[in-house]
Amino acid sequence: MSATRPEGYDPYAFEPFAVTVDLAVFTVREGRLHVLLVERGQEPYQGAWALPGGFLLPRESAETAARRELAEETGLSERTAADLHLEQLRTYSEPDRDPRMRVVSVAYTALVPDLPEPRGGGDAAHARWTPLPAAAPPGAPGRDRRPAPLAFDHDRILADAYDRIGAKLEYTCLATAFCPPRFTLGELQQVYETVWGVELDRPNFRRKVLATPGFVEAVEGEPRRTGGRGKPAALYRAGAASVLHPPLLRPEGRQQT
Amino acid sequence: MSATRPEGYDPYAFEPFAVTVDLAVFTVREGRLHVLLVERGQEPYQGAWALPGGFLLPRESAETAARRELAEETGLSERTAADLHLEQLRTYSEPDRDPRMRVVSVAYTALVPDLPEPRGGGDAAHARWTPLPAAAPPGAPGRDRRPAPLAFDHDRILADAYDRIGAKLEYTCLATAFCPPRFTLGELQQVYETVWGVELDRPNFRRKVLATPGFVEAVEGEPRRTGGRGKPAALYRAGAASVLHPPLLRPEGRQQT
DNA sequence: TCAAAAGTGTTCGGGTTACACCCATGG
DNA sequence: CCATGGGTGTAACCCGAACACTTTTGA
Repeated sequence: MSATRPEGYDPYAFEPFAVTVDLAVFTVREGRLHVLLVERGQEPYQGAWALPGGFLLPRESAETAARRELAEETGLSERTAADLHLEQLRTYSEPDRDPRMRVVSVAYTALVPDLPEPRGGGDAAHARWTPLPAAAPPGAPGRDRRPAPLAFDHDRILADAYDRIGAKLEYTCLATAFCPPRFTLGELQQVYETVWGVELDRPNFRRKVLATPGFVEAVEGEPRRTGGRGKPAALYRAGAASVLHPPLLRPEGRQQT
Repeated sequence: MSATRPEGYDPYAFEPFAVTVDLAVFTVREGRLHVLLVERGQEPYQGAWALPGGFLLPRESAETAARRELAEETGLSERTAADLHLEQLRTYSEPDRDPRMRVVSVAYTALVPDLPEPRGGGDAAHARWTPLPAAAPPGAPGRDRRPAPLAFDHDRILADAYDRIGAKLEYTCLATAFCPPRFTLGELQQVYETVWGVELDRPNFRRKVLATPGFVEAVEGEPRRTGGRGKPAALYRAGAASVLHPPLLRPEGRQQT
């Protein structure tokens, strides 16, 4: 804040701003990337789908508000929501992004494992996991579009969030956030392939992941099958590392349609 | 915003939030990284240094406000400020970050070439370029600290901004934003070395930059000397590319003290 | 003639890529 | 016994790190 606007501290001297959080919650299920959407029950955009979110309470930080909303919309306990990976995306402040009043929204991105369908409790009644169109490389010209646009500027927020997570998979260990507590390397590879919309070479992927200290840790116990068939795969859990050195760059050309 | 809080649209139903922008404006001069700071003229934190910034006007987006404040504080014309590289850093919303009222601040990072000292005009009277302590690797335990803490949570914002620009130099072409319109490869290398606090191998740096299409473009004209001595160097200007493929990773160990 | 900075060349090793091949399981 | 997915091995290749060396200028 500036030292040059002393009158700024009368809370009612300016047109008030409302501050909200919006959440782009992603998961991978059935080989598709899904995002959590809620159906709006009122104008404007009544009946349209929107990202979940809500207002900051008077003594709440944006991150706290985001976790609270996430717990409400997904039906998770606040305990569980507190552990989920949440990351601030950016803030959207165009004056007319909400037709009724000035609303500044802090957007967050969350990556969650394949959760059960949002419970009916409260807000979650109108929440659905919605598959994203088959992945195209972020920023590609023919970027696919969902049939019905989302409310407000949420299409923009969703696109930004999608680009961000694709980039983050390259140089962080975030992909494990999409996986259950115990996962196979095949499942981890499917995360990358689903988000990026590419096919990766399994032997190379395997070596790359195992060669990065702290990315995954082997876990004793029963091997498991990723698909219906094939050899059971060893189980791993997420390691302590958060960055990927060197990065796992996504291939450029040749992504699947 | 949520579909579940219909009362949310009465502008006065909630304690109002003030929304501000804060700017971390960096430049490289005399081989040191500098940040633009302003001296606070009033309580709280009277006499302390702070990041420049100010309130959003009623119909202004955060980015517009940031450019306006940047022009005011640096004495640049709004035309020039419109062309500068500005990037949203993140939003700070802790309830008590301002002791007087609820202030949510959208922080921006700007990279500018070595500008003249801020003009005395208006707000810029109390603005100064302040050298950052000799660079240490971001996240290192013994991270250096400036003698006097900044006002509010601006130390935190500055640290976040510093980390961000260091990381951005790795995989974007942003370093040219620190350079004048015509620059030598030696000057560009000094930007990297100053921000990262490391020494780079000149031959390898040169090849890497020239091998990246669109990073820099050769410019006809008089060669120039970077330091006082030595062979005059060819001039370049920033190219059209914005991302660096493959990235220019900073070396890990061996940074200079 | 020396110091300083620009610029060129070359070697070496690690990491990625591409692909061949074997193993374990269910149908 | 075959399809499917897990897992190992290997050779080619690319790129970055390291360093030797030449060129051009000012002092």
